[in-house]
Parts: sequence; C-alpha cells; structure tokens
Amino acid sequence: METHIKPKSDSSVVESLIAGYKAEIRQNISKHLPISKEGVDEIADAVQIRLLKAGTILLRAGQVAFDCCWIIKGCVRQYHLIEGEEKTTFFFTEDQWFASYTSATKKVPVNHYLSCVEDTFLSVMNINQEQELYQKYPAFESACRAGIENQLSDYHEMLTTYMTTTPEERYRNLLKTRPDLLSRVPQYQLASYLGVKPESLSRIRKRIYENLQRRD
Amino acid sequence: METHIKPKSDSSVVESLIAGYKAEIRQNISKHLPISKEGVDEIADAVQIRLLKAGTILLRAGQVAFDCCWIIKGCVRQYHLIEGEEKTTFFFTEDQWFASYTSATKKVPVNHYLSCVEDTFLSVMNINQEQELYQKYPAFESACRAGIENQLSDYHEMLTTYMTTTPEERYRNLLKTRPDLLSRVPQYQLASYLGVKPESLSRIRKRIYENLQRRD
DNA sequence: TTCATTTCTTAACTAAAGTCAATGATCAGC
DNA sequence: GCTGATCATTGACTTTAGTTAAGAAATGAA
Repeated sequence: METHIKPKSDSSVVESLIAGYKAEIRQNISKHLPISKEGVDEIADAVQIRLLKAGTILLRAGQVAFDCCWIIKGCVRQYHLIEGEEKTTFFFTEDQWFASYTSATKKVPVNHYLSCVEDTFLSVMNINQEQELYQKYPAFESACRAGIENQLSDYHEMLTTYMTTTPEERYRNLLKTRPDLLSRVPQYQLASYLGVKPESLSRIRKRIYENLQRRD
Repeated sequence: METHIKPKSDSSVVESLIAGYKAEIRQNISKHLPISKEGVDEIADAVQIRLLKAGTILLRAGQVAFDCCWIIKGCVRQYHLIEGEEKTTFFFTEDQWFASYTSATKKVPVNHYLSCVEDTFLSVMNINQEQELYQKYPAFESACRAGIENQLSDYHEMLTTYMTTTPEERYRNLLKTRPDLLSRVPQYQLASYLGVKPESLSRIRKRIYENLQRRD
C-alpha cells in the first residue's frame, strides 16, 4: 500500500477511494437524470459511502432497516437465525443492491441479519430521505421505480428457479452463474444458501466430480 | 341465476358485474390519487375487465407478457413446464396482482405459464400503456411504485421463507395462511407448489394427522 | 514455521422424498 | 344415479438429505 514516491496511510487511501466513488455517482446521476445541477447535488449529497470491515454486522433481526445499499466492492451475506442455526438466503456482490422498503416505510422490524463477508464499500441512502427526494424530483422516482421493477423481476425469477430445482442443480447453476462465490465464501455458508447441510454439499460435489461423464 | 321478477341472461349478469367493477376502480383512483377528472378518466379507460373461464391459459412460455393483472375474483396458477412436468410456482387469488415488467419493457419472453384455476375476473392494464401514463401523471407513478415496493418485499419474504423451511413446514404454513387453497386447488398442484411429489404430500398429511400431539 | 482453530470430508446410520405400481376415492358428463 | 376419468392414498423399494462422530485439510495468529 506504499508508492515509492510518497508513503500514504491506509486511511488516506480509503479517503481518496471514497472521494472517487462519490464523484462517479454524481456523474452518473447527472448523466442519466434530466435534473438541475442543484437537484443532482441534493441527490448526490444524500448518498453516503461507507467502508465496512469483514465480519461487520450491518443489520440484525428485530431492527428496522432504513438503508438502501448498493455494493461498490465486496460481499454482504443475508442470513436467518433459526433455532440457533444460521441459514444463508442471499449473497450480494458488486453492483447488486438491497433494501427493505416495507421495513423502512412501515417501521416493521426485519427478520434477517446482514453481515460483511469481506471488507466492503457500500453506497448508502436512507429510504425515507429517498422517498422525500421522489416528491421533489419525479425523474429520480422514475429511475428508482425502473430499478425496483428490475429487482422484482429478478426476485420472481430467483424464487421460481429455487422452487423448481434440486440442491445439486442449484450448485451446478452456481458454478455457471456465480463461480466467484466458490472462493469468496466458506462452503458451509454456500450449503445453507443451496438448501442443504455442509455434509450434503460435500457429497454433491463428490457425486459431480466422480461422474464426469455428465458434462454440464 | 334468475330473479322472480325478470329473467336475466348470463351475459347480461356478467356485463353488469363488469360495469360495477369498472365504476369501483374509477372511484378508487379518484379517491386515492390527486389527479384531474380527465386524468382519472384516462387511467380508468386504460383498465380492462376480463372474465376468463376456468382452464383458460392466459400466458404461455415463450410469449412476451404485456399485461399487469389484478385479480378481482378467482384464482390464477403460474407453472413451469420442466421435462414434461408442470411445476406450480404461484397461486394468485383475490386482491393479488402479477406482472412481468422486464418481459414487457425489454420484450423478453417469459418462461412460465398462467392458467385460470377457476372462472376469474381480472382487471388488466397494458404495461407499456401504464408506463406512458407514468409520464403524464406522476401521482399515478408514485402509487404504482409504492405497490411494486410492497410486492418486492413480499417476494423477498416468500423467497427466504421457502429457502428456510421444509415441505412439511410449508404445508403447515399454508394451512394457517391460505387455507382456502386446500379446497380451491387439486392436491397434486399444491404438492409441486410445496416442492414435493403428490405421493409425498399425501405422506406429509398422514404424518401430521397421525401425530396430533404436535398442535400447530 | 508451528500450533490451534476452523472448515471440509468421510463413514455409518436414520429420516424423508422420489419412483413405480396398485388400489380407493372423487368428480364431471351423460 | 351411473360410468369413465382424474386424483389421492398406500406399499415396496431406491435415492438423497439429515445426524452424529471422527479425522483430514486449510487457515490464521504468534
């Protein structure tokens, strides 16, 4: 983390990264939304960049979730604590976002946890503030609405895919669609994400690598 | 279907029901949205009421889904055809709605079927027309955006619930949350909705009704 | 590098779901 | 009400996942 010109402290490296991310966000808003410069400023100012260390728990069951989070870099895991056992239900990685709209707008506590699998840069906006900005800037609401529509379609697809596949098929899909997770995440967390115990995922992997006649 | 005053034909009964539903929709728009009378008219005119007979297939895999449908009365089943087998993934009933936004806006074909389990009254709006109305009436967009946010939260909840429960738990949940489905829908369709074969659902029911010591 | 901890794999056994086949129950159309 | 077709249940057997326990491999901190 040192240049040969001038040593930089970790925190100053982080600061300049954050400044860069903020500038990028402002640019994107300005490029994609037909809004006055003041509007762009107001929306960009509502965005906060946060760096969270691996292991940080950013939300606990029972809390109200006010944040809409976009992952710039890193990995956040969602899990449910059921009879003392962690059941992983999501892995969010680069360019994915998550929010609990009904929790924020209706003040309902969530029933899940969010924890950083790696050091993670997040772009965060408070949902209530977001909804206020909708009133002021209809173009911002339109863009967010389109984003939410996409997320809805994605979740619909994930739900039906999960319902119509076996754990082994889900593992094969994961190998194709998100192979990075295999190295980023411990296997016992992947197991519960696929709906089985760690021992079963071991056996599934063994089955697959022994029967290499099936090549998919 | 006859009064003792004057016999009415089935189709005229249906016509007056449809007129009533239309009036109700117009009222709701007018009551909940701060929009001019002309705006209310334009939005209400974009809504079409349809009566579909039980068994009607309203969408097939491979088609683009243009409609946003609200169920006034009846039941629509979503299923996937996988290796010749129907896998049910949703039952939509009264006051639930469904749409495939990315299919309509990006012209992507869907991979599922929609079929009426019962005679069903639907309130239908074309999604592209809906999106045009968003431009004209921001209050309409706001209301729809809030509805989509709720749907997103619901789907998130459904997905995590499905991922963290066993078929038996799902059946027990169904008994509590949607007991009407038990009588409205054949059991082999419920089975695949719960993620098992019909024979397994039979055994699950047997297990539950034999072990009445557990009372939930 | 070493050691302790965590994670992953394997094995033996149990429980649950899939498969195939036969039998009962239910329902729609006549 | 009868009848054929569809749907639900049961049984025997196979496959897959859960459970418990042990040991191997990988990881991280001193």
